[in-house]
Amino acid sequence: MLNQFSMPQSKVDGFETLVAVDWDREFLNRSSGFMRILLADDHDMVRETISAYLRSEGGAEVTLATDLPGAIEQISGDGPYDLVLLDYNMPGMMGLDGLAKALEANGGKGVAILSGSAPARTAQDALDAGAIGFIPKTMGAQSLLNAVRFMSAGEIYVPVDLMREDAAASTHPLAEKLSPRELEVLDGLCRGLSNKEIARELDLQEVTIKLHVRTLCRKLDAKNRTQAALTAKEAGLF
Amino acid sequence: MLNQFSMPQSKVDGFETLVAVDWDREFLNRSSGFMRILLADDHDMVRETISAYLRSEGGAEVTLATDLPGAIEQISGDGPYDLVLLDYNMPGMMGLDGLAKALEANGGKGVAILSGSAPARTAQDALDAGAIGFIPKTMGAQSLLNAVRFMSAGEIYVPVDLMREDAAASTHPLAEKLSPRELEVLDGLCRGLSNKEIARELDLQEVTIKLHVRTLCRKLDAKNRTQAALTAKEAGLF
DNA sequence: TAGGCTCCTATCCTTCCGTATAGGGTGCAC
DNA sequence: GTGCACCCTATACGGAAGGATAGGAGCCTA
Repeated sequence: MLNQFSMPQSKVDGFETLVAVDWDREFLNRSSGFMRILLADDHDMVRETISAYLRSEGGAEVTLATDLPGAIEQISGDGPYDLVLLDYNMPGMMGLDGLAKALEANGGKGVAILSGSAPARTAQDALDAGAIGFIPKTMGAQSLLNAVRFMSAGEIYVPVDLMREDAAASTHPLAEKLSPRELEVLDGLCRGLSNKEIARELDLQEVTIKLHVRTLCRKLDAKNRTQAALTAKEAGLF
Repeated sequence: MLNQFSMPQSKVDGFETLVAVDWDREFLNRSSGFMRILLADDHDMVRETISAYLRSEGGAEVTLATDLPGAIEQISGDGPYDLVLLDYNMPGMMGLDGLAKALEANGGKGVAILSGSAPARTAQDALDAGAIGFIPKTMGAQSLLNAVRFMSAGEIYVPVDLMREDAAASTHPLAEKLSPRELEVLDGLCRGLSNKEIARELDLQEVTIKLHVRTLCRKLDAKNRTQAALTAKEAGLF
């Protein structure tokens, strides 16, 4: 939380990069050809095109894996990498459990999370779990390259957009309509909790939860709690 | 359904391509530099790296869009494209409604769906709605390039893996445990239907649905229908 | 032929969900 | 102040969900 690097300089594709004006040129070319990166993603298309980009544009040495076990195997075999990029939704990941395993294999450092649906909260959890960065796929390719070089140098990277608390609300048009309390209840719904369990968790009465669930269903245009949870999930709110 | 092209030749990255032995070389280089492609995806990283790949490796002329309205605007402005690639999960898509709009804008042809989580059923629906192809992101980059050239030539492309009915069951370890009937019920759950609605749809009694829901919850390790639906969704079953 | 498996149906019962109605409590804006 | 929005609580009721138990029909295999 305290040692997060964040020096917004330029707006690229909606994401401010961390590269400061004075040292970007030198920094961007410093370790060309020496970066050893492991990229793990189960989507072949994404994995291959991103690695091709990192290789051609960034001169990085990229090793590939299709799932977490494969990534762990690579790390164990080819020694620690400068940077390990793990897709958040990938066989074997099981949330952030996979991050812990990869961290252990790579000597406790240099593992970042790559995520398609960028829930602001997960970024925080990933960093707390020891990740060196969090990269949403909504970030531009050039910004990715900058971030990869940044993280390969041992610095912690997070898009500043995700650090602002209101980011979740501003990025998701759906969330703007919901009150803070409703978002808390919706979180419970997305974990499949019952009204009673949500009430306990938020220290409220069950009836109050029912009320919020009803307004949530109206706002999300859902017929019941299940549809509401699915809608929220698909929108990437959680 | 009848004019789907499928000539499996080589296994590449788990997906058999459609390129036949005799004519692949000629075919792959035929229209280099003339393919006008529109790629629409809300993930900047994915969009930029894929387009870079199609440009450098395929010599294609790639235009980009970040959402469906942007894609429609591009099509309306720059005339019909040889091929329009639409991400299935993208602002404005709303399932396959976006496909219809893009088809209309592009003169009713040359629009394909790009999907991260590849539900076999959606591929069929997309083709029925007039799509010229369905590309899962689990497909390799080279296979994508082949498919893009294939579709640019006006041919319908679908990975043969998705055409086999048992593909869904074989690809998902979760689905192996479930009976056909349970899968039907699970589909209803994932659409937020009530037991009664599922019963009507499958022409069964409501109690029977309850039974299946209970066994589903056990097999999916879920506490209730909502968790079961979320689990199935996350596993990419639907 | 018997046993095992899956699927379907049935009855009974308890709990939870969803909705409606009726309040009281903040805090903010005009 | 008077609204207005949001939040919390309360009571009550019909319906849905979830669980237990029992039984019948079909199919495959030993």
